[in-house]
Amino acid sequence: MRLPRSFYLRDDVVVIARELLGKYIVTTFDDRLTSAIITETEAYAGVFDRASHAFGGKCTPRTEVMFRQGGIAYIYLCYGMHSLFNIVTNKEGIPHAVLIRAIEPVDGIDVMEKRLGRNSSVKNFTNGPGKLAKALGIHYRQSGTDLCSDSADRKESNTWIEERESIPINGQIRVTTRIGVQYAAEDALLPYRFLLDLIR
DNA sequence: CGGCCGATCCACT
DNA sequence: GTGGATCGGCCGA
Repeated sequence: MRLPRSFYLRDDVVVIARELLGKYIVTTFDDRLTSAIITETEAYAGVFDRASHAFGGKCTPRTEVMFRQGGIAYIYLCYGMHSLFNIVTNKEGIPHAVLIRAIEPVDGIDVMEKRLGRNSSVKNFTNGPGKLAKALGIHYRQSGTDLCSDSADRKESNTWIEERESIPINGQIRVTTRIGVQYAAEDALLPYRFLLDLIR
C-alpha cells in the first residue's frame, strides 16, 4: 500500500520521521524495481530549526522544494558528490522534511550491488544517506519528484513509500541527536534522529 | 564573480 | 583516525 498524501501533510514532522521507520522505499529507475526497509531517519523542522536548510525562511532555487506540499522528494548534493534523499512534509509553505539515513535492502539487491560497485554481504552495505540514494538510483536532479502519484495520474512517480506486513523488530526504536549538525547550536541537541534495529 | 564549505564515504594507516 | 575526492549553493563584494 503506497502511503497517501495525507500521511505527509500532517503537522508533526518528528512523529512522521518516527513512523517512516519500517516503511518501504521503492524506486523503479532503469526499468528495475528496488525496495528497502527504512531503518534510520532524521526530522528537520523548518524555519525554527537551525539545522534545516530552510532555517529562518531561507528559500532559494534549491530549498524552494521544501516549501511545497508534503509528499514530494527534496534531494540535494552534499560534499559535491552525494545525493541525499529527504521527504517533504506538512502543508505548502511549511518547509518540513525527513532525511532518510539508512535502509535495509529487500528487492533488486543485484541492481543495488551494481550501482554501488560492491557486494551486499559487506557490513554497512546501505547505511548512510549518500550510499542509499546511490543504491536506489536516486539523483539530486530528481528533487521535487512526487511520491504520491500513481497509475491513475498522467505520470506515475518512480519513487514512493509503501507499507507492507509488519517487520520483526529488535527492541525499541532508538532516539538520538542528529548527525553532522553541530553548527545548529542548541538545535543540535534535539532528539530528532530515529533508528530501527531489524532482526536478521 | 570568487571563495568557502557542506545533513559523506572510502581507502589507507 | 585521517585526509582526499569533488562541486553546487550561497554569500559577500
